[in-house]
Amino acid sequence: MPLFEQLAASVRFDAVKGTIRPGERLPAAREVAASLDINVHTVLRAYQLLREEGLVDLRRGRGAVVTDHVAQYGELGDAVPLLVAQAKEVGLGVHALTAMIRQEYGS
Amino acid sequence: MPLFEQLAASVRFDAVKGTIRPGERLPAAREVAASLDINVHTVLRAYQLLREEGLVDLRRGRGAVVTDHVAQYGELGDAVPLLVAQAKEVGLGVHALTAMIRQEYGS
DNA sequence: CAACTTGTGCTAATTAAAATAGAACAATAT
DNA sequence: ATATTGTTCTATTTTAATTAGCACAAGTTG
Repeated sequence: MPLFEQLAASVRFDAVKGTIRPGERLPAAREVAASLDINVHTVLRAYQLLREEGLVDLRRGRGAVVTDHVAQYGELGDAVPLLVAQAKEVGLGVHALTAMIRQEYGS
Repeated sequence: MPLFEQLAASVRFDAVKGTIRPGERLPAAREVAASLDINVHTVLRAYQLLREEGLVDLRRGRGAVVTDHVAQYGELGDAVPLLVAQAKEVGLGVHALTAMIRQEYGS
């Protein structure tokens, strides 16, 4: 799993858990990059990914602000862990499940 | 999505649909490679992925034989499309959802 | 037994994506 | 004004995927 996707996933995870709320600001890209010792562009790429999904609003000088869209992520807060639990029970691997979902999405 | 993952995903999709059954044999790697005009190693890599998941039994001379494990895949035949439908409703993108699942798996 | 099929293992070359690096710039905030 | 923060650009390095070809081992088939 690419680094920039991991970063985005981490933010989504917080969104589902309700840790981050609309209006809240994510730490500046340069800040995140410094603390994790990775490149700024990698962080920005993750942020731009989240913007494309409508999860954050990205502006110069202000940073990455969480949108109202987060609430919708919370609605999946139950369904996702449920499916994952079911998959684990069956012994289905992570990317076996994710691949199935990608397949379902396309059809 | 990598080619070898697409191949594996396609087989899993058939497994969930019930198109392939235990004991059945997947077409030989060289055969698949020729018909899709891709490299044999790519197909083999997909097959080995499926073996790690316990979906197929891989042996020289015989080929890739589907195991009894397939039945368990069928149990997810309902849950997966359900979650995907819900995600689509909310406007959640494909890899936003898959990333969330990966995150859930890890925790 | 012999011939054929099929996955396994190996090395190597090519291609594509990701990550890093550094700089200049534009919009926003303070 | 000054500092902050995302945007854009080019370039390089690193990593993963794909292709390629070959020899080999374990099965199947006649």
